[in-house]
Amino acid sequence: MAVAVVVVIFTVRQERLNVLLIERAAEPCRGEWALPGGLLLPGETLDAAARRKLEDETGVSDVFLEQLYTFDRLGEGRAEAVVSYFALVDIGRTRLRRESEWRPAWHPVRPPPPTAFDNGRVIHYAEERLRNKLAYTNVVYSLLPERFTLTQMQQTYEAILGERLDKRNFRRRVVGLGIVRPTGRFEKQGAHRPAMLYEFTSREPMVL
Amino acid sequence: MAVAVVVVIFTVRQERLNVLLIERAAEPCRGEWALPGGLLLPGETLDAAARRKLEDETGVSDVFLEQLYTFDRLGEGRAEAVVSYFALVDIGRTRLRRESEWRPAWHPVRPPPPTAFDNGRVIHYAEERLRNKLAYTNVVYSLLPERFTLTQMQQTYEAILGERLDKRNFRRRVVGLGIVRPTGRFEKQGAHRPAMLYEFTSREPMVL
DNA sequence: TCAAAAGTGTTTATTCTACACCCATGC
DNA sequence: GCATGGGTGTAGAATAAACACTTTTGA
Repeated sequence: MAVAVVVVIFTVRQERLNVLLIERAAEPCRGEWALPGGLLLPGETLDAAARRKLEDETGVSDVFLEQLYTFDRLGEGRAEAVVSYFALVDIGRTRLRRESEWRPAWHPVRPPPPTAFDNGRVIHYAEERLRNKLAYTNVVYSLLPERFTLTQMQQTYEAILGERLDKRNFRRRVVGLGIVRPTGRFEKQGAHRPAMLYEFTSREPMVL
Repeated sequence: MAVAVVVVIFTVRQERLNVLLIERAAEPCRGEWALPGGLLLPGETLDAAARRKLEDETGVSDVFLEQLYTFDRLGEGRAEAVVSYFALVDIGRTRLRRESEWRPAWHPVRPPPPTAFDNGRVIHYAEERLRNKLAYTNVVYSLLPERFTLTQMQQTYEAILGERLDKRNFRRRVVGLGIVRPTGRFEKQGAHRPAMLYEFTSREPMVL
């Protein structure tokens, strides 16, 4: 009996919120999809275990990562408690592991992908928390590059919330609340005219 | 290495929010105050362990009890993970254990009482969560009798928030949001005229 | 007759929501 | 010249906040 962590790793891909799942190579539930996770190493803290798992699977660190909820009886059997975390990664920076018997892949969260154990519950809980956090925190900082246009940012919000937002209201809020500020620099956007680049006032997790 | 739970048990007493602490009879930190808690029994779920601890200390069950956060390195040593819960109990229904080497007692949370381990952090976190929940849930149902006056309810809110509220705005909100409804029954209040009794629309934890 | 608590509405300020057009650029 | 995406302001609705007096009762 011991403690395990699982990590719900989200990214935005093709205008959709996606979650990272791994095809299980071992019994039980071989061949089914499940969240990355595992037992703590001796002496390791919970946060460290979650960060380790995150980095193992995606190669990234220094992103938003937060504890979510602790489950028991999560089907795994080996652990008496499973501490869940959720993380947000910029897909541009991730390099998924690709080994023969270890298949991580991104799955859109809507509709919910079939998963082993009770992982659907964990993912749903993480989604809920993420959506709530959008309103009053800067969480999306780890889904965007250092400098970005407000349109990019808005598209990220829309992907996560699954609904369209009004451009002007969005800009007012996000600038007005001090989540981001204009850098004063412009940059050509594709085939179009230059657009203002913004940055987060803080690139650490913060609550407003 | 195993899993432990601790429970932050709140009540309102003398117009103040209080927390239940136990004077430690054993090393480490003998004689200091700490939150009630302990290891899981074999096969026990986390929720069940928290309920057991709650009932052991206060004699009550069927009250609001919710998981809070999972800590590691909480000083106890024996556990690699400590899952914290918080609960709200009506002081009128509690019967604290009173044994020679086991001293539970209520302590006002403001100013924060000195505690062993990192229990101050846990308590502070629980307070924060409780205060947030007041705004959009019916959590206080387990701090009040079945029928109560709105003044009683308001005093409970004020004790928890540590600030005075406007009577009319309070009543509008709490009735308007459907947290409580009038029962149609009146009752004499002390030396004063009869007052309407209210009840919660639900006595289960609910989010509005 | 005084103290203590219950009850009751309105006004103002603030916040949120909905909504439409112009401009610069690359093709 | 046209399609694409960036940029901007305002009016109406809804919500939240401030505020004071009357009533009943028991002492």
